[in-house]
Amino acid sequence: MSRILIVDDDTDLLNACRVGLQALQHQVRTAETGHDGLNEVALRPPDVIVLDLGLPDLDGLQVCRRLRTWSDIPVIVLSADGSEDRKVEALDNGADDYMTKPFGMRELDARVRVALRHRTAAIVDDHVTELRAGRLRLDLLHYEATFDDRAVDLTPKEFDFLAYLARHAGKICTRRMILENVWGSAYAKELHYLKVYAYRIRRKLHDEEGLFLENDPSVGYRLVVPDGAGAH
Amino acid sequence: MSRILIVDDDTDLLNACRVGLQALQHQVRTAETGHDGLNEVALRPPDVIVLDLGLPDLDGLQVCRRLRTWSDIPVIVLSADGSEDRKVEALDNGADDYMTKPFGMRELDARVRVALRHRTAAIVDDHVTELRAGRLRLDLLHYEATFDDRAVDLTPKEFDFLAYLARHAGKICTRRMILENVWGSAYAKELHYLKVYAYRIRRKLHDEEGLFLENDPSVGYRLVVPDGAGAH
DNA sequence: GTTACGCGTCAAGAATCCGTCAAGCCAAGG
DNA sequence: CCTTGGCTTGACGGATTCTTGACGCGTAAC
Repeated sequence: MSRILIVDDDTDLLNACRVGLQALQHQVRTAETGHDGLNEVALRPPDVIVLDLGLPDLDGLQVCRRLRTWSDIPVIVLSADGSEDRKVEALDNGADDYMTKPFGMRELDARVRVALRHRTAAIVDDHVTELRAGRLRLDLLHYEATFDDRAVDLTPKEFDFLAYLARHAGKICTRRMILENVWGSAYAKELHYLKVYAYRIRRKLHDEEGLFLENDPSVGYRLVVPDGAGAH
Repeated sequence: MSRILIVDDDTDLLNACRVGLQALQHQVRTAETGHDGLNEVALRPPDVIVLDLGLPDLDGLQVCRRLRTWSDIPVIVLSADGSEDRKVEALDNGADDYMTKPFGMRELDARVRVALRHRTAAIVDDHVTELRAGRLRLDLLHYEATFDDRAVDLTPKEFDFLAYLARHAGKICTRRMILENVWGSAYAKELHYLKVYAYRIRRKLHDEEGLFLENDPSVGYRLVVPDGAGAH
């Protein structure tokens, strides 16, 4: 038996999935919005997440990407859209599988089992929902940042940028690594973004001389932390 | 880039997949029967296997099951049969994914990437991040260099030049090898660069007489190390 | 002895990269 | 419909890095 979280706003489909999966001896929890889903994952980490792309509040892809910043729990995406673009997009944003509606309960169950199989091979649940790097603290779940215990108001992209650096605090993050992880693999050439966002982040952190967010010419950026005080 | 094995007896589809995946920078090998496929996996283990269910000799499911007795390499199954039973069967027999023909090359690539992600997630950064060659130490991750435990400030090209030599410490690197690897294959004739950069590097290392970075006239350069003390 | 060649040395112009700032654009929300 | 916030672009100066050309020196060939 395994714990499954279904995130879907379509009540009928959600109930059908719940009943179906429960009948197959799974322990099911549900959420109807992206935010609720993320909270639920943080609160009671399931073994597998079944995620509908069409949510009312957040785009399903965003849920996926955000989740991937702090969790490796397998995600099976559901969508009525069977187009190749949509599939590629979802899979590249961290989804582990993609099922086009309508689908059969036994197929869903089979794919859940595949996901579970992968999980056992994976490492322990990290579930780091908070990153610390020197004077910086990032709450990945609520997208809140503090610097020297002072709240800092960051836009989503600024936050993702910082979070990526913080996750590798002290280490150089190449320009491509940052762009592909924060903006997506299609943005690997948009070097200009890095300058602009590094600048804005530095200003918001009052890091006037680039002492904290350091640039390595032609290579990338890195967060400077006092000693080995890295993440986790 | 990753190594992919395609097992399929449909020559047209096989070629299409090969061309498509090669175009996406994968290294592709092929097999046309189940037995050949299994042999190929044993001989040259790929990173991902793409397996058509309709093979002439063995049932695709049997290939899967046999493979799973001794290997965990991800398998993506292809089939013209879109029925739920068939999918469940394949997934429960060890397949990691199931694609119904016809499908797009970009979706296949995306699912290959997912499979690779699962694999690489297990193997955490055990990459070589540090090179040592006698008195020189290069941190490839941080792009930092020390010589006799003294930090040396190198430009990107200088660093790449030195890193290439360090990777083959003690051995002669021909002028063309260096130019093609550090500057790119279009620069194979720019012999002048070598002089300029060797000069600058020597100055920064205080190796004025070229005792460490040694020149071999008309051939190339090499790093001089005490004995066979090579990399790592 | 002279010539040719390859290398080391040096400096200056060209190209690149970064930081900075502002304006345009687009979508969400009132 | 208008406002607002955030993302995307473009422009420019200054600093760094790369490229290119010039010259001298030693060695090996003639």
